[in-house]
Amino acid sequence: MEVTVADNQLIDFQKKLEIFFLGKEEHHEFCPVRDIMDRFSDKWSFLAILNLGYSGTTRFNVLKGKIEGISQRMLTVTLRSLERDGLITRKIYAEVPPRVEYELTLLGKGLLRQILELAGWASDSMEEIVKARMDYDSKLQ
Amino acid sequence: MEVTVADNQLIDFQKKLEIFFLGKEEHHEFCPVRDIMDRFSDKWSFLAILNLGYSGTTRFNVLKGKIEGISQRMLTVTLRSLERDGLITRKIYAEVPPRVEYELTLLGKGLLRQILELAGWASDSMEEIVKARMDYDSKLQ
DNA sequence: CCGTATCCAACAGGATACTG
DNA sequence: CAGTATCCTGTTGGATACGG
Repeated sequence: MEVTVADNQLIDFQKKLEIFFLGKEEHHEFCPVRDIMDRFSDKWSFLAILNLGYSGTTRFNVLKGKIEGISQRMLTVTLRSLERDGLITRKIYAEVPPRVEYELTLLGKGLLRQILELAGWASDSMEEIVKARMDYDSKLQ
Repeated sequence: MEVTVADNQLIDFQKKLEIFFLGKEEHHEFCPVRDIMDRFSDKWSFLAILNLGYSGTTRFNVLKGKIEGISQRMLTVTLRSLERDGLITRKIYAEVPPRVEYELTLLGKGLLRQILELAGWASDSMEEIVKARMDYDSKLQ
């Protein structure tokens, strides 16, 4: 028997799950987690945060260059939404041509931390997931 | 000066960020993280995983009852997609009426772990985010 | 340079009805 | 019970053009 670590982890899971699901009962009409998780249900937010974390203070067009495939419109929309949630700051310099710099707040860095964990897991699990997909698809002939 | 913990955390961040962004260069045409993160860009996947984590082996309609607001169609679609990625298993019992049970795989439990972290952060940060939103909205008069 | 405005296509996902 | 099939709507987000 050497499942102790895994067992401990499962117990830890169960505790957190219970905290989460029991807490849900109290403020049952408004689920904070669901609301916040919707932040991820868009295509670009987490990529913007990752890049801001990596590059630090960054200008609009630089960021646009780093996030492959994003349109100007969607970068604006995404950044506004992150700013509204207090995850990033937006500083405008009164120059010509104008310069605007974005930066993660402390709150944003907290989220960055979570995203990095998730990204790490994704990276580690990628191979297994791709294999599972191929297995699944092949069984449908 | 007592920023040591925060500093260490930032260094840790930077390391993980570098691993992530440098790794990206190598297999630059296919970003695993972006692919996996798309798993979250739907409305229901993470809720299904949370509930399966909480309830363990669960039948289709029980799960449907627990995930508030999900339609029969979307639960089917979501579960199929999770099954395809090897995150859950689907067991069919040849009974009348039929019984189908879903359960997290080991891989799925790994993802559950990440989701719980994220959900915990969301729960902890909710208040601050709501406040930031109100501030932002009020400043637009 | 950093946006906004407008238009439009694609797709996620809800409602409903039907089956093994 | 646990789906599938069909239809239909709202939203996301891309392309383009223009403005401060």
